[in-house]
Amino acid sequence: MKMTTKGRYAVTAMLDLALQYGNAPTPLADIAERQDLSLSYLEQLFAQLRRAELVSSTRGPGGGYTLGREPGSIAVSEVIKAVNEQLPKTGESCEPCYLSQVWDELSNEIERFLDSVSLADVLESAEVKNIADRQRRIFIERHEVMV
Amino acid sequence: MKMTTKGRYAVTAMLDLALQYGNAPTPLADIAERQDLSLSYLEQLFAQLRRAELVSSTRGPGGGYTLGREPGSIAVSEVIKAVNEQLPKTGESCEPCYLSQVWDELSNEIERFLDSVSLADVLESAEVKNIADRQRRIFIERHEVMV
DNA sequence: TGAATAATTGACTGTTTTACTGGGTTATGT
DNA sequence: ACATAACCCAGTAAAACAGTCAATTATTCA
Repeated sequence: MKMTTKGRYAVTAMLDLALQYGNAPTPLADIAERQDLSLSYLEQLFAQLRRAELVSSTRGPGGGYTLGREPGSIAVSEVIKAVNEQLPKTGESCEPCYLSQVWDELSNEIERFLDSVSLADVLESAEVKNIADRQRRIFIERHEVMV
Repeated sequence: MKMTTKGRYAVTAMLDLALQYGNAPTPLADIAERQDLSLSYLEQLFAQLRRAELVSSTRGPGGGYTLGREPGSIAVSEVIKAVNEQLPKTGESCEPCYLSQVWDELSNEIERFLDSVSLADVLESAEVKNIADRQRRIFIERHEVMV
């Protein structure tokens, strides 16, 4: 799980949409102003979010974007992964050495955490801490079993 | 907490050092070969790790780097923060809007998690996987003999 | 003392990603 | 018809990433 400012932009934009959930579509221009981002950059991000079907769009006056699903069923990890996704690459199958895999395990742990946090959860921020605590407890338990 | 490939390099290099803990200092050239990283890039990373006092160095033949503290008392988050640290910047006091703060809360939660995981923890928790990998390697080797 | 080792420093390069600008085109509601 | 807004490019400046190269300093060992 890569955590970058790009991901932060995407998540905050999606949180903004989540706050409008149930209302009329939100034009990107509104989000751009509220979250202080450039419109064209948002367009790029939302192209990726749309491809991942995390948002749906309607054109024309009164149009804009709405969440593809309810805020409670969209995981933060989905949003981050959607905007970090990149083209096929020059697929060089690097044979990762052992310690890289160890890192991956840790990274996966974070991903699992973000899998379990929805946009709705984040907005009820008290709940975020709750889930995190549970997750940490699980990690520690697993660890203790092995030792 | 920013999760980047740079951080991954730093953590894997530190895990490599952790495996050598108690032995003689490890020259960067060794780590470079084992973890398949460029020596000069490692030098840059270790300059930052040294500034953060996460490693200590001895020069000359037989010299190299050792962990600044025992593996059990170095948090993964410290390593990541050390290499992501950057110069004073053009201190533009951005007034963050509400949803950015909400993201920060989430990010802090991840940081807290990585605060609670030491290098020793990571190596231990990987032990099960290690055994599985060795098992698989033996299996593959047996096969290769037959092919 | 001299040679080899290895950290340390700094300047410099190429590539990729980030974040943004600006132009256009389509679709659609009034 | 017209304004709105998604869509779709192409380009671009700045940063980060990953690495090279060269020179210097400290240390050990022979």
